[in-house]
Amino acid sequence: MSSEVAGDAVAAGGARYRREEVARAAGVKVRNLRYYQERGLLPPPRREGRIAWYSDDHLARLRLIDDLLGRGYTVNGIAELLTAWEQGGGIAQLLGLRREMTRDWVQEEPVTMGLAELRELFGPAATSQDTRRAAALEYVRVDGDTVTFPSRRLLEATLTLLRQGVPLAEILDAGGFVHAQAAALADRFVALFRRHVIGPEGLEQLSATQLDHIAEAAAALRPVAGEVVAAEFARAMARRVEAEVAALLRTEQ
DNA sequence: ATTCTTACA
DNA sequence: TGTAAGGA
Repeated sequence: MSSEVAGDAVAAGGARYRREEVARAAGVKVRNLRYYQERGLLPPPRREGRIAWYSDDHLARLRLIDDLLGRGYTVNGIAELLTAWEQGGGIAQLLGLRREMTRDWVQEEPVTMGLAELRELFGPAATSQDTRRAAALEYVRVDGDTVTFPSRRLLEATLTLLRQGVPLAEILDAGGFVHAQAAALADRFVALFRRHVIGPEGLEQLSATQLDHIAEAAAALRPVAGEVVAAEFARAMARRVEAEVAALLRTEQ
């Protein structure tokens, strides 16, 4: 309906949005645009007669505000952070860093199906208690009568184990264990990054060039955590399986 | 008529 | 944060 004149507006990266458009794109309510603006969180839009035009900068900023709010920051707290970053001149770099650091960690397509399809896949193996546990682990979401698995890989792994005769309850036990261990590993890597790449001062004190440097480091280190875990896990499995096979062969004799 | 602001609950 | 009323 309200598509822009294709061309310069979008191609130049200078997309303009009306109030409703930014609000929808950022997932905030139109009412709050004005509120954030009054509290100094959001720069005023460019005015053209009666209509207010918002830019990509406004959009990125709104997403950041919404995210920070969701993490429990107060409006005043966010205003302080924002002004501190602005005075350091690093607001653009900060938004870029945020994008770099949160990009591509999860690259999976969710799988959606109906309840009937779910029962067909899992058969009588799935009790409602299993479903609750799976939901608690965020392996599955149930809204109404549609079921969504955020990770196709985990769904397929579960089905493979099931077909090989592993009881669903025990798959979920193992899943919960892996889930927790993965969270601990992620905590560990993030803490390392926080301590040695970002440093003790936090992002607020950093200059624009320092933020650029951190974004580079984030890009360079992104694959490292996964590689380390994969390598160590492969080595552990090799040793463990070898020991298991040796034990089996001994008892056969 | 539409878009945005003001003001109040 | 919702919304009724009014300015442009």
